[in-house]
Amino acid sequence: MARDLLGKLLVRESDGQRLWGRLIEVEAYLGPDDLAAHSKGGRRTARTEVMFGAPGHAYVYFTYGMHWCLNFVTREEGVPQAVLVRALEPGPGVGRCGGPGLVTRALGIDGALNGVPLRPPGLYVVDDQAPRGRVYVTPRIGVQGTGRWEKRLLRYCVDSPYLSRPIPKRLRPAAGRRVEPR
DNA sequence: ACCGCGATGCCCT
DNA sequence: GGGCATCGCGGTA
Repeated sequence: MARDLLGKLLVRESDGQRLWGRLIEVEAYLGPDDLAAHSKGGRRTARTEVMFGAPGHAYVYFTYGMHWCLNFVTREEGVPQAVLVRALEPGPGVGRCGGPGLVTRALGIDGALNGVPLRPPGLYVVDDQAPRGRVYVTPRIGVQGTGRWEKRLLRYCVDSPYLSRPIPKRLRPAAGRRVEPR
């Protein structure tokens, strides 16, 4: 799911204005097994509740006292997995989107959108069939620890100047980690 | 390239 | 009370 989202457009409509950006960097969180996921161990709390619900909904959480982060709930009811939106190539008039907190700020996304269905109007994804190019996979950003889950390659991105962090140099050449053309 | 720090508030033990 | 799926800035190499 994370891989397939790359290259698609994330659209936010509010107050008669339409803001959008192209998805270029996302991460998969595979709870309940994933020790880095909020839903690790099947933790079902007020915060994680949305992830246990139907797919195609927004999971929006607040972190570090000032940032909202947007996720897409990806799995059937009862399976708390999601894809975190980490960076967009901004559309016209859209501010910097190089990081999950910047994405939500630029598109006007906050906790009021937690649990909303990802469909027009409001917040949705469209596929404009644009070529996507090479996909790189790396460990997830900001995930602490050295265990199996912390090291897993669950961050998916395309090479772009708008990433939250550049692709590691050793991955840049064509000889880099295997990637999948569309 | 890395490392530290402050801002700032919720989440969970 | 400690940690956090962050960001921007400044410091040391």
